[in-house]
Amino acid sequence: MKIATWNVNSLKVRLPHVLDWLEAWQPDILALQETKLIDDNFPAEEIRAAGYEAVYSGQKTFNGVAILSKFKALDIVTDIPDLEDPQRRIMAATIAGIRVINLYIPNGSTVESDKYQYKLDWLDKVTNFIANELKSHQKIVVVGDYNIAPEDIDVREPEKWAGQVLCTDAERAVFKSWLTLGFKDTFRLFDQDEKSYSWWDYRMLAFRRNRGLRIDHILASNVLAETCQSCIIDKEPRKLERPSDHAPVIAEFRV
DNA sequence: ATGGCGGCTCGCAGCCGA
Repeated sequence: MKIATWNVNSLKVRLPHVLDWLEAWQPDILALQETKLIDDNFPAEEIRAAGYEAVYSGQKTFNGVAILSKFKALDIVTDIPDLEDPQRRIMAATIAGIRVINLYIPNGSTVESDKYQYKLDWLDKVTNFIANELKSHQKIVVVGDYNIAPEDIDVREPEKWAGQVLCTDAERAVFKSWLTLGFKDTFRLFDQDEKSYSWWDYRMLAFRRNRGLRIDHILASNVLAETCQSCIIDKEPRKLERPSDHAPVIAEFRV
């Protein structure tokens, strides 16, 4: 079972990259973030023609999440208790016996901003949701654009990012608390290149200089993590013309 | 070096992202 996540930064623009990537990698499940499409405009037919079912929760201009899969998605959730939020950032579904929780965690702008407080409040509600999902599901993945770099090792210039959004103690504490709930960061189950990142700024030739952050993650519940065979970041799509600023992350499981 | 890039919008400049 191959499970992937990719912030595509506009599915309209990136659809050719996504279709090519599906063809090449044949993941069983691909979670997308920042589709930036209302549901009426979702390219369901093109994706179906590629051999994938799609479920999606979008809005105009911003945010938007979707799950593409070779198997039917059941028990779909796009809104969670105690979080009334017009921003479409959450999609949970059960696919081939695995509970997939796809998240586009808010960026947070700056520590002083209302958006940062929104991020922390949002994370608090989602933490409760995940804790509850653990009661009813054994095999869970929590995937997506976390907008959290868990450790300094996940940041090319940690001294520059110290205390900034994506790297604050409060955000990192949430990430750690999810591990404590009963998850593994599948990327860190394996030997990796020292400077492994999943996002690079479009500016300043950041990708060429490998100035990035690892903020896209695949967490697997402890039971499922036992079956994890690999987790990698595919940098190839970031080299294409008009790329997303994020790279896909792929984990493979013996299930 | 506080810019830079890219996507979006009842666009022509300003927002949001990370």
